Amino acid sequence: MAPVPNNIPDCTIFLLAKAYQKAHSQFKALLRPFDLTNLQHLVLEGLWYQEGVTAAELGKLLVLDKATLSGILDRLIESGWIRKERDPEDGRVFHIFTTEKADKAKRELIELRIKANEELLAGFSQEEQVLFKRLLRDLT
Amino acid sequence: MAPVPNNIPDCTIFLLAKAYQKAHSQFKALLRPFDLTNLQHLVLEGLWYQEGVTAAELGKLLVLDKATLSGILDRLIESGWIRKERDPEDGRVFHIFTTEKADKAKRELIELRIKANEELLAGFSQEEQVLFKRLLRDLT
DNA sequence: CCTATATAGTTCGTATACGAAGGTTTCAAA
DNA sequence: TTTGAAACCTTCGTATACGAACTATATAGG
Repeated sequence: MAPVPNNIPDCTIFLLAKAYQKAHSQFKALLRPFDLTNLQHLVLEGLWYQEGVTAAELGKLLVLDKATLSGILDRLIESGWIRKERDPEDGRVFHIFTTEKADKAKRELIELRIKANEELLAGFSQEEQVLFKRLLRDLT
Repeated sequence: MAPVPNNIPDCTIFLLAKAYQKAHSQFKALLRPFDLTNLQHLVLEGLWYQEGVTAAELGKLLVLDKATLSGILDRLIESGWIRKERDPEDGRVFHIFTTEKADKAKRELIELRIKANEELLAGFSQEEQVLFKRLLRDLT
Protein backbone atom coordinates (compact mmCIF):
# COMPACT_ATOMS: atom_id res chain seq x y z
CA MET A 1 0.00 0.00 0.00
CA ALA A 2 1.18 3.48 -0.76
CA PRO A 3 2.43 5.50 2.22
CA VAL A 4 0.15 8.09 3.78
CA PRO A 5 1.24 11.59 2.73
CA ASN A 6 2.80 13.31 5.74
CA ASN A 7 1.61 16.86 5.18
CA ILE A 8 -2.12 16.26 5.49
CA PRO A 9 -4.34 17.80 8.17
CA ASP A 10 -4.34 16.19 11.60
CA CYS A 11 -7.02 13.50 11.34
CA THR A 12 -6.89 10.44 13.56
CA ILE A 13 -9.89 8.87 11.87
CA PHE A 14 -8.03 8.95 8.58
CA LEU A 15 -4.87 7.50 10.11
CA LEU A 16 -6.94 4.81 11.77
CA ALA A 17 -8.61 3.94 8.48
CA LYS A 18 -5.27 3.69 6.72
CA ALA A 19 -3.68 1.65 9.49
CA TYR A 20 -6.61 -0.71 9.30
CA GLN A 21 -6.34 -0.85 5.51
CA LYS A 22 -2.72 -1.83 5.82
CA ALA A 23 -3.32 -4.50 8.45
CA HIS A 24 -6.21 -5.90 6.47
CA SER A 25 -4.27 -6.00 3.26
CA GLN A 26 -1.21 -7.69 4.81
CA PHE A 27 -3.31 -10.35 6.46
CA LYS A 28 -5.30 -10.84 3.27
CA ALA A 29 -2.11 -11.66 1.40
CA LEU A 30 -1.23 -14.31 3.99
CA LEU A 31 -4.69 -15.84 3.74
CA ARG A 32 -4.78 -16.13 -0.04
CA PRO A 33 -3.40 -19.72 -0.12
CA PHE A 34 -6.33 -20.84 2.03
CA ASP A 35 -9.03 -19.21 -0.06
CA LEU A 36 -10.32 -17.48 3.03
CA THR A 37 -11.14 -13.82 3.46
CA ASN A 38 -10.15 -11.93 6.59
CA LEU A 39 -13.67 -11.99 7.95
CA GLN A 40 -14.08 -15.66 7.19
CA HIS A 41 -10.88 -16.34 9.11
CA LEU A 42 -12.14 -14.22 11.98
CA VAL A 43 -15.32 -16.27 12.17
CA LEU A 44 -13.34 -19.50 12.29
CA GLU A 45 -11.23 -18.18 15.15
CA GLY A 46 -14.39 -17.12 16.92
CA LEU A 47 -15.77 -20.63 16.58
CA TRP A 48 -12.59 -22.24 17.88
CA TYR A 49 -12.77 -19.87 20.79
CA GLN A 50 -16.38 -20.78 21.51
CA GLU A 51 -17.56 -23.98 19.85
CA GLY A 52 -21.19 -24.29 18.95
CA VAL A 53 -22.19 -20.70 19.55
CA THR A 54 -25.30 -19.31 17.97
CA ALA A 55 -25.06 -16.87 15.11
CA ALA A 56 -26.25 -14.10 17.41
CA GLU A 57 -23.59 -14.87 20.02
CA LEU A 58 -20.93 -15.02 17.34
CA GLY A 59 -22.00 -11.63 16.07
CA LYS A 60 -21.70 -10.24 19.59
CA LEU A 61 -18.30 -11.82 20.19
CA LEU A 62 -16.85 -10.53 16.94
CA VAL A 63 -18.81 -7.29 16.90
CA LEU A 64 -20.28 -8.05 13.51
CA ASP A 65 -23.63 -6.93 12.22
CA LYS A 66 -26.00 -9.88 11.92
CA ALA A 67 -26.68 -8.97 8.30
CA THR A 68 -22.96 -9.05 7.54
CA LEU A 69 -22.49 -12.26 9.46
CA SER A 70 -25.30 -13.95 7.59
CA GLY A 71 -23.50 -13.65 4.27
CA ILE A 72 -20.14 -14.69 5.71
CA LEU A 73 -21.66 -17.82 7.22
CA ASP A 74 -23.32 -18.67 3.91
CA ARG A 75 -20.02 -18.57 2.09
CA LEU A 76 -18.21 -20.50 4.82
CA ILE A 77 -20.83 -23.23 4.60
CA GLU A 78 -20.63 -23.30 0.82
CA SER A 79 -16.86 -23.71 0.97
CA GLY A 80 -17.14 -26.41 3.61
CA TRP A 81 -15.47 -24.73 6.59
CA ILE A 82 -18.46 -24.69 8.93
CA ARG A 83 -21.96 -26.12 9.34
CA LYS A 84 -25.16 -24.85 10.90
CA GLU A 85 -27.50 -26.79 13.17
CA ARG A 86 -30.90 -25.64 14.27
CA ASP A 87 -31.39 -25.59 18.02
CA PRO A 88 -33.81 -28.39 18.98
CA GLU A 89 -35.19 -26.28 21.83
CA ASP A 90 -35.51 -22.93 20.13
CA GLY A 91 -36.54 -22.91 16.49
CA ARG A 92 -35.18 -19.41 15.93
CA VAL A 93 -31.61 -20.26 16.77
CA PHE A 94 -28.77 -21.76 14.75
CA HIS A 95 -25.63 -23.20 16.31
CA ILE A 96 -22.47 -22.95 14.26
CA PHE A 97 -19.77 -25.63 14.20
CA THR A 98 -16.46 -25.89 12.42
CA THR A 99 -15.94 -28.86 10.08
CA GLU A 100 -13.05 -31.29 9.95
CA LYS A 101 -11.59 -29.27 7.09
CA ALA A 102 -11.39 -26.26 9.39
CA ASP A 103 -10.03 -28.16 12.36
CA LYS A 104 -7.27 -29.66 10.25
CA ALA A 105 -6.10 -26.18 9.30
CA LYS A 106 -6.69 -24.76 12.79
CA ARG A 107 -3.12 -24.66 14.02
CA GLU A 108 -1.81 -23.26 10.77
CA LEU A 109 -4.50 -20.59 10.59
CA ILE A 110 -3.96 -19.43 14.14
CA GLU A 111 -0.23 -19.22 13.54
CA LEU A 112 -0.98 -17.22 10.43
CA ARG A 113 -2.86 -14.63 12.47
CA ILE A 114 -0.04 -14.43 14.99
CA LYS A 115 2.39 -13.95 12.14
CA ALA A 116 0.22 -11.25 10.61
CA ASN A 117 0.15 -9.40 13.93
CA GLU A 118 3.89 -9.64 14.28
CA GLU A 119 4.35 -8.39 10.75
CA LEU A 120 2.08 -5.45 11.45
CA LEU A 121 3.88 -4.45 14.65
CA ALA A 122 7.36 -5.27 13.44
CA GLY A 123 8.41 -1.62 13.39
CA PHE A 124 7.42 -1.04 17.02
CA SER A 125 9.46 -1.67 20.13
CA GLN A 126 8.02 -3.97 22.80
CA GLU A 127 6.86 -0.97 24.81
CA GLU A 128 5.22 0.60 21.80
CA GLN A 129 3.44 -2.63 20.95
CA VAL A 130 1.98 -2.96 24.42
CA LEU A 131 1.05 0.70 24.48
CA PHE A 132 -0.56 0.60 21.08
CA LYS A 133 -2.69 -2.37 22.01
CA ARG A 134 -3.76 -0.75 25.22
CA LEU A 135 -4.75 2.45 23.46
CA LEU A 136 -6.72 0.54 20.85
CA ARG A 137 -8.48 -1.44 23.51
CA ASP A 138 -9.31 1.69 25.48
CA LEU A 139 -10.71 3.27 22.37
CA THR A 140 -13.32 0.60 21.76
CA MET B 1 -21.46 -0.08 18.88
CA ALA B 2 -21.20 -3.00 21.28
CA PRO B 3 -18.00 -3.14 23.35
CA VAL B 4 -15.24 -5.51 22.33
CA PRO B 5 -15.20 -8.55 24.64
CA ASN B 6 -12.14 -8.33 26.86
CA ASN B 7 -11.24 -11.99 27.12
CA ILE B 8 -10.41 -12.62 23.47
CA PRO B 9 -6.99 -13.67 22.17
CA ASP B 10 -4.38 -10.96 21.71
CA CYS B 11 -5.02 -9.67 18.19
CA THR B 12 -4.06 -6.15 17.23
CA ILE B 13 -5.60 -6.50 13.78
CA PHE B 14 -8.95 -7.19 15.38
CA LEU B 15 -8.62 -4.28 17.78
CA LEU B 16 -7.63 -2.04 14.92
CA ALA B 17 -10.63 -3.15 12.90
CA LYS B 18 -12.96 -2.46 15.79
CA ALA B 19 -11.40 0.89 16.60
CA TYR B 20 -11.85 1.83 12.97
CA GLN B 21 -15.45 0.58 13.00
CA LYS B 22 -16.17 2.80 15.96
CA ALA B 23 -14.53 5.89 14.50
CA HIS B 24 -16.29 5.32 11.19
CA SER B 25 -19.65 4.84 12.80
CA GLN B 26 -19.37 7.92 15.03
CA PHE B 27 -18.38 10.13 12.14
CA LYS B 28 -21.10 8.63 9.97
CA ALA B 29 -23.71 9.71 12.50
CA LEU B 30 -22.40 13.28 12.41
CA LEU B 31 -22.49 13.30 8.60
CA ARG B 32 -26.05 12.09 8.24
CA PRO B 33 -27.61 15.59 8.10
CA PHE B 34 -25.45 16.37 5.07
CA ASP B 35 -26.31 13.24 3.13
CA LEU B 36 -22.63 12.52 2.75
CA THR B 37 -20.84 9.26 3.45
CA ASN B 38 -17.50 9.19 5.24
CA LEU B 39 -15.60 8.57 2.04
CA GLN B 40 -17.47 11.28 0.18
CA HIS B 41 -16.54 13.69 2.95
CA LEU B 42 -12.94 12.56 2.74
CA VAL B 43 -12.86 13.30 -0.97
CA LEU B 44 -14.22 16.80 -0.39
CA GLU B 45 -11.53 17.49 2.19
CA GLY B 46 -8.95 16.20 -0.22
CA LEU B 47 -10.19 18.59 -2.88
CA TRP B 48 -10.14 21.56 -0.52
CA TYR B 49 -6.62 20.62 0.38
CA GLN B 50 -5.58 20.45 -3.27
CA GLU B 51 -7.97 22.14 -5.67
CA GLY B 52 -8.22 20.80 -9.19
CA VAL B 53 -6.25 17.62 -8.67
CA THR B 54 -6.65 14.76 -11.08
CA ALA B 55 -8.51 11.65 -10.03
CA ALA B 56 -5.23 9.74 -9.95
CA GLU B 57 -3.58 12.31 -7.68
CA LEU B 58 -6.60 12.33 -5.42
CA GLY B 59 -6.42 8.58 -5.13
CA LYS B 60 -2.76 8.84 -4.16
CA LEU B 61 -3.38 11.59 -1.63
CA LEU B 62 -6.22 9.73 0.06
CA VAL B 63 -4.78 6.26 -0.48
CA LEU B 64 -7.89 5.10 -2.29
CA ASP B 65 -8.04 2.50 -5.02
CA LYS B 66 -8.89 4.08 -8.35
CA ALA B 67 -11.79 1.67 -8.75
CA THR B 68 -13.22 2.72 -5.39
CA LEU B 69 -12.64 6.39 -6.11
CA SER B 70 -14.41 6.14 -9.45
CA GLY B 71 -17.70 5.21 -7.81
CA ILE B 72 -17.36 7.82 -5.08
CA LEU B 73 -16.74 10.56 -7.63
CA ASP B 74 -19.77 9.44 -9.64
CA ARG B 75 -22.04 9.78 -6.65
CA LEU B 76 -20.53 13.11 -5.60
CA ILE B 77 -21.17 14.47 -9.10
CA GLU B 78 -24.71 13.13 -9.10
CA SER B 79 -25.43 14.82 -5.77
CA GLY B 80 -23.84 18.07 -6.95
CA TRP B 81 -20.84 18.35 -4.63
CA ILE B 82 -18.11 18.20 -7.27
CA ARG B 83 -17.55 18.40 -11.03
CA LYS B 84 -15.07 16.83 -13.42
CA GLU B 85 -13.19 18.57 -16.21
CA ARG B 86 -11.15 16.84 -18.84
CA ASP B 87 -7.56 18.05 -19.11
CA PRO B 88 -7.12 19.97 -22.37
CA GLU B 89 -3.53 18.74 -22.68
CA ASP B 90 -3.97 15.09 -21.79
CA GLY B 91 -7.16 13.37 -22.87
CA ARG B 92 -6.81 10.63 -20.29
CA VAL B 93 -6.91 12.94 -17.32
CA PHE B 94 -9.80 14.43 -15.36
CA HIS B 95 -9.43 17.34 -12.97
CA ILE B 96 -11.85 17.41 -10.06
CA PHE B 97 -13.31 20.60 -8.60
CA THR B 98 -15.69 21.26 -5.75
CA THR B 99 -18.95 23.07 -6.51
CA GLU B 100 -20.45 26.08 -4.80
CA LYS B 101 -22.65 23.75 -2.80
CA ALA B 102 -19.56 22.12 -1.35
CA ASP B 103 -17.72 25.36 -0.70
CA LYS B 104 -20.71 26.77 1.17
CA ALA B 105 -20.60 23.83 3.54
CA LYS B 106 -16.81 23.76 3.73
CA ARG B 107 -16.32 25.37 7.11
CA GLU B 108 -19.08 23.35 8.70
CA LEU B 109 -17.84 20.08 7.25
CA ILE B 110 -14.28 20.65 8.37
CA GLU B 111 -15.47 21.52 11.85
CA LEU B 112 -17.50 18.34 11.80
CA ARG B 113 -14.39 16.28 11.17
CA ILE B 114 -12.53 18.04 13.96
CA LYS B 115 -15.45 17.36 16.26
CA ALA B 116 -15.52 13.70 15.23
CA ASN B 117 -11.82 13.39 16.03
CA GLU B 118 -12.29 15.01 19.41
CA GLU B 119 -15.20 12.72 20.16
CA LEU B 120 -13.12 9.70 19.24
CA LEU B 121 -10.18 10.68 21.41
CA ALA B 122 -12.24 12.11 24.25
CA GLY B 123 -11.22 9.31 26.64
CA PHE B 124 -7.50 9.89 26.11
CA SER B 125 -5.24 12.35 27.89
CA GLN B 126 -3.31 14.86 25.79
CA GLU B 127 -0.21 12.68 25.98
CA GLU B 128 -2.13 9.60 24.94
CA GLN B 129 -3.67 11.43 22.02
CA VAL B 130 -0.31 12.55 20.69
CA LEU B 131 1.18 9.14 21.26
CA PHE B 132 -1.69 7.34 19.59
CA LYS B 133 -1.45 9.52 16.50
CA ARG B 134 2.27 9.02 16.31
CA LEU B 135 1.92 5.25 16.54
CA LEU B 136 -0.77 5.21 13.86
CA ARG B 137 1.34 7.34 11.59
CA ASP B 138 4.37 5.14 12.14
CA LEU B 139 2.32 2.10 11.33
CA THR B 140 1.32 3.29 7.87
C1' DC C 1 4.86 6.97 -39.08
C1' DC C 2 4.04 2.82 -36.33
C1' DT C 3 4.17 -0.04 -32.70
C1' DA C 4 5.09 -1.40 -27.90
C1' DT C 5 4.45 0.09 -23.50
C1' DA C 6 2.73 2.84 -19.88
C1' DT C 7 -0.82 5.73 -17.74
C1' DA C 8 -5.77 7.34 -16.62
C1' DG C 9 -10.16 5.89 -15.88
C1' DT C 10 -14.14 2.73 -16.15
C1' DT C 11 -16.41 -1.58 -15.55
C1' DC C 12 -17.07 -6.12 -13.55
C1' DG C 13 -17.13 -9.62 -9.98
C1' DT C 14 -16.93 -10.76 -5.23
C1' DA C 15 -16.95 -9.66 -0.33
C1' DT C 16 -17.81 -6.81 3.24
C1' DA C 17 -20.79 -3.18 6.08
C1' DC C 18 -25.03 -1.93 7.83
C1' DG C 19 -29.88 0.21 8.14
C1' DA C 20 -34.38 -1.35 7.31
C1' DA C 21 -37.93 -4.44 6.37
C1' DG C 22 -39.76 -9.09 6.55
C1' DG C 23 -40.56 -13.99 8.17
C1' DT C 24 -40.46 -17.31 12.21
C1' DT C 25 -40.60 -18.58 16.57
C1' DT C 26 -40.93 -17.61 21.62
C1' DC C 27 -42.80 -15.94 25.56
C1' DA C 28 -45.38 -13.27 28.61
C1' DA C 29 -49.40 -10.75 29.74
C1' DA C 30 -54.29 -10.03 29.30
C1' DT D 1 -55.46 -18.86 24.46
C1' DT D 2 -55.00 -15.16 21.73
C1' DT D 3 -52.27 -11.33 20.98
C1' DG D 4 -48.42 -8.28 21.16
C1' DA D 5 -43.65 -7.68 21.89
C1' DA D 6 -39.16 -9.51 21.54
C1' DA D 7 -35.49 -12.39 19.68
C1' DC D 8 -33.21 -14.75 15.77
C1' DC D 9 -32.20 -14.77 11.21
C1' DT D 10 -32.60 -13.54 6.15
C1' DT D 11 -33.13 -10.44 2.41
C1' DC D 12 -32.72 -6.02 0.14
C1' DG D 13 -30.62 -1.65 -1.11
C1' DT D 14 -26.68 1.25 -1.16
C1' DA D 15 -21.80 2.19 -0.50
C1' DT D 16 -17.37 0.87 0.02
C1' DA D 17 -12.92 -2.15 -1.18
C1' DC D 18 -10.08 -4.01 -4.51
C1' DG D 19 -8.11 -7.29 -8.13
C1' DA D 20 -8.57 -7.84 -12.99
C1' DA D 21 -9.84 -6.87 -17.50
C1' DC D 22 -10.82 -3.28 -20.79
C1' DT D 23 -10.82 1.31 -23.37
C1' DA D 24 -8.65 5.43 -24.61
C1' DT D 25 -4.75 8.22 -24.87
C1' DA D 26 0.37 9.30 -24.66
C1' DT D 27 4.94 8.67 -25.53
C1' DA D 28 9.32 6.50 -26.51
C1' DG D 29 11.90 3.92 -30.08
C1' DG D 30 12.73 2.08 -34.28
